[in-house]
Amino acid sequence: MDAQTDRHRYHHGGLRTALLDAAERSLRERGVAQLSLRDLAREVGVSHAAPRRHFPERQDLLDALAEAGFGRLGEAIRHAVADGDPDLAARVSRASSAFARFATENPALLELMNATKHQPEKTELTSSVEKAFEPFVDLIHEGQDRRLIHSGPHEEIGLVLYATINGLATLVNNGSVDADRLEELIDAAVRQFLRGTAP
Amino acid sequence: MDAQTDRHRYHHGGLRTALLDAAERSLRERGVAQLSLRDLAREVGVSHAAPRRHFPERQDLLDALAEAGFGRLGEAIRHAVADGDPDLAARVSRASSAFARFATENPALLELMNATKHQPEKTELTSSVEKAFEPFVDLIHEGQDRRLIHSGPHEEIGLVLYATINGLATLVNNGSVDADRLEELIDAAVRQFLRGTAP
DNA sequence: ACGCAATGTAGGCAGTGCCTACTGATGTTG
DNA sequence: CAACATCAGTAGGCACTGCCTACATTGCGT
Repeated sequence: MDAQTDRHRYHHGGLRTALLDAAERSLRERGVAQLSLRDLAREVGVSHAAPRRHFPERQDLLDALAEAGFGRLGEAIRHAVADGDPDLAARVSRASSAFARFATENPALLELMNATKHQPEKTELTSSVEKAFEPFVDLIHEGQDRRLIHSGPHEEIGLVLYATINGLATLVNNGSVDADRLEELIDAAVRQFLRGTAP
Repeated sequence: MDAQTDRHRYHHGGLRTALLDAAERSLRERGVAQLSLRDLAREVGVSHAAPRRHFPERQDLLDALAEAGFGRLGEAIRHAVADGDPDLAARVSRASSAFARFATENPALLELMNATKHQPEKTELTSSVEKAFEPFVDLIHEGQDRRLIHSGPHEEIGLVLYATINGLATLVNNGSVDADRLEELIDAAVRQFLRGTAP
């Protein structure tokens, strides 16, 4: 089964990930409304019905994209927290900036990640948003341990910070606020946050 | 031109607003993805091409819905600020709660209002989001005058609060956070905010 | 070696957005 | 007040989409 360089083996081999890659590009370049399964199929070189094997409905693809987005966002934030000045305030600031950067670099993806989900019906395992705001919660928790942040439900405090950055990024992404003001807004938000949560 | 009760006058009379009304209902009940111009036309009783006279593109209808949404949201917040205990903190709290209520009662609309706009090309007048966060900014300004909030760019401070509530509502709307936790989250956010912005 | 599940193909259907050409009403003006 | 320009509706067509069903090919486990 040596891979022919010809792109026409009957079985694509990695169709699912190929679709997700193509979808992510399409999403970034043309927005979610323009994202079409048939389009992706053409781009990847399979028939228009092939994607159905991996994503029975269009929304399933979008869900997978959002899921992956949360993973990448969480990782980006974790990295930002890990590298550099270990001062807590500095790390909170870097985490927030990393979030903001991700958001402005992937506006359509963020929109998808924030989109109202259909009924999760039943299980839906766990909202993968956790992956993204976990680093924030962890940061709060550590801050509390070191008496830099007042005691209280750390998950709640982390959520508020996450929501603030998310909201500011949204305002920039939809054009309500000039992009070059984002940094200063994030900065102000972080300072206010730290002041508001000081012991 | 006495109005026949028969629904078949050639000219509808108020097609634009009838479409907007129907669209708002459809949006609330079935989400933006299911909103179809032809569907609305049927519902209102005109031909499938009639809406085009008022909304050349589907997105134009969505824009109008968002615009109207900002108007209503702003009004709701202003009313919440005006009625009740005139204490500043209480008013900030009521404004935030009103925002949250609007958001959870109109999830699809809020999503639309937060959606990434296409190129505003050139003019686009002014982002009508202002109507919604103006009350927050005003509140901050007044707080500064009365030395209850530290000095600084009041628009920036107002934006941060607006973004925080918006972000929290988004987390609830997309199922990341249980709806019954919203109130306490808003409460915590407002308290932190006031603490963080105290003089 | 064989059978079966997984994965891809081909074609069809209803529905959509956008387009053009046409028609009926409105109201402005000479 | 009649002619007419403009506005607001209708009818039909096109390309495209998502979803469906029936069929073909492949690879894998026994």
